[in-house]
Amino acid sequence: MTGLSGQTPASYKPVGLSRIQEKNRSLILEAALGEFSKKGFSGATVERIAADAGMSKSNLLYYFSSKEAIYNATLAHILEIWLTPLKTLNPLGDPADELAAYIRQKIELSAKFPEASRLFANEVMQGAPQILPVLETDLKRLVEEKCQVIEDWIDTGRMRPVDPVHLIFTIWATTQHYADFSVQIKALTGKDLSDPDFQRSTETAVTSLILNGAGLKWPRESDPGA
Amino acid sequence: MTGLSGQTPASYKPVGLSRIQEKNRSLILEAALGEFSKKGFSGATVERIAADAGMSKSNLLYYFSSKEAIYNATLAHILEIWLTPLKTLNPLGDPADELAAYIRQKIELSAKFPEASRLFANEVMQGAPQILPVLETDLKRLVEEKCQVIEDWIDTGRMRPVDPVHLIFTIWATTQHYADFSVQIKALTGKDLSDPDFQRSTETAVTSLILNGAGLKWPRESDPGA
DNA sequence: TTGCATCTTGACCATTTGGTCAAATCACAC
DNA sequence: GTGTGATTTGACCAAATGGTCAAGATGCAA
Repeated sequence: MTGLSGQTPASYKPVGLSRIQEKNRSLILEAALGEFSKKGFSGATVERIAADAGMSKSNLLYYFSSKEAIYNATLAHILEIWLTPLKTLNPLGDPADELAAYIRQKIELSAKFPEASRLFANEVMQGAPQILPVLETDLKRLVEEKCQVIEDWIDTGRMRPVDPVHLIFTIWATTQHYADFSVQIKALTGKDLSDPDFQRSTETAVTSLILNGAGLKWPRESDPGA
Repeated sequence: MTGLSGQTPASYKPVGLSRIQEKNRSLILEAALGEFSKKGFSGATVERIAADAGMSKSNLLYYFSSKEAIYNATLAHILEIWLTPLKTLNPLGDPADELAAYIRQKIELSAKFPEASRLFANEVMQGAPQILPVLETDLKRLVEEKCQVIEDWIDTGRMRPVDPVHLIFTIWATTQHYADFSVQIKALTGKDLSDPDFQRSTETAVTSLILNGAGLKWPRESDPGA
């Protein structure tokens, strides 16, 4: 397993994908996300993914040249959406607002796409065989940039001195935990993020813990107007 | 895959295990932990585990009747050590000290047994096929008990009102994150918990964030003596 | 040393599974 | 309608893998 790139049938005429290709690739990726997140790379079978996608194994292999190719395409497909929230952390905004918004977005993603979270976790836990290069370049750059933002907030006295990288790891850990360990959470509380009330209470608790932990007032004092 | 129990060769005379059995079972469990945590249940192979343990596949299957039996034994083997720290949370102690000690112990475990953490995470992420019953009974009881402890601390005004279950989840999430995602952490920071300095900074950052988040003074004001 | 139970292994088997291929079917431009 | 390329599939293959078994090696008590 090496590399991480898209995949197209060997021969093609139009610049883009045909209507059928578009639909089938999408069906496959959706089915693959389900299988890979549920069973891991080794545990998932091409046949099962094909069945979930409503086609024969042979046909699936017409669209993706190998199991590894499906896996990589699935990873690439979720990676962007997964890392987007951090990019929106705005240096010019209020630290409390910005961090609260980031936490909220991450919990939102965990609630909406728990399978994506588990797939990502699985990949990293196995040593990130496919996405290590991305982590070491793109993600590293992004994290360094945002650490600098937090550092500036600290230096201007807008929040308590906290190691920015640990703050980011803590936010990742807590928010993703609710998706990755949802089975355990359901076993212990009877609920998980699919319950809107539980999502709300999670958001409240996590945001409150982390923001207060970072020396920020939360919840913000009620808005100015009387 | 069902049940979760020990395993012994079909026939045996002495009450305990023979010296050879003791040694080989131990070698197998150690090798199994390495393989299962690295590749997951499906990705690990009996042959590879046997090789790591320095014996033939046939011999391994003399000690454990099936791959699933090895897996269950490995899980059972790590489960107790993994859940022990929470049990030590003392209702009579000082909240800040108790929580700080708990966090320290959890980080210690993540540093010492990252493979155990990843195996546990893997199991839960796949839906906890083997240990769900344990989570729903033993762990649930334990968590309820400790939530009550925290509740009492809150009711007696010794800490800010925080949903106890979310507090526990946050501690689990953060501390285990450093073991489960160590590859990512290493990619981003160049270090992981195997570095004593990094372990120290992690402990400081996480403890400070969570305790202050819970409205506890941390670090404690320097001890009484001049 | 001897006898027996424990321990160890190589040969073997059945199943699963990723992947190939040639043939059949379909979509659609002309 | 017809022809051509895109799409789809069943038959098939080779490798990997969990597990069985009978035979041999080893440890040990008498």
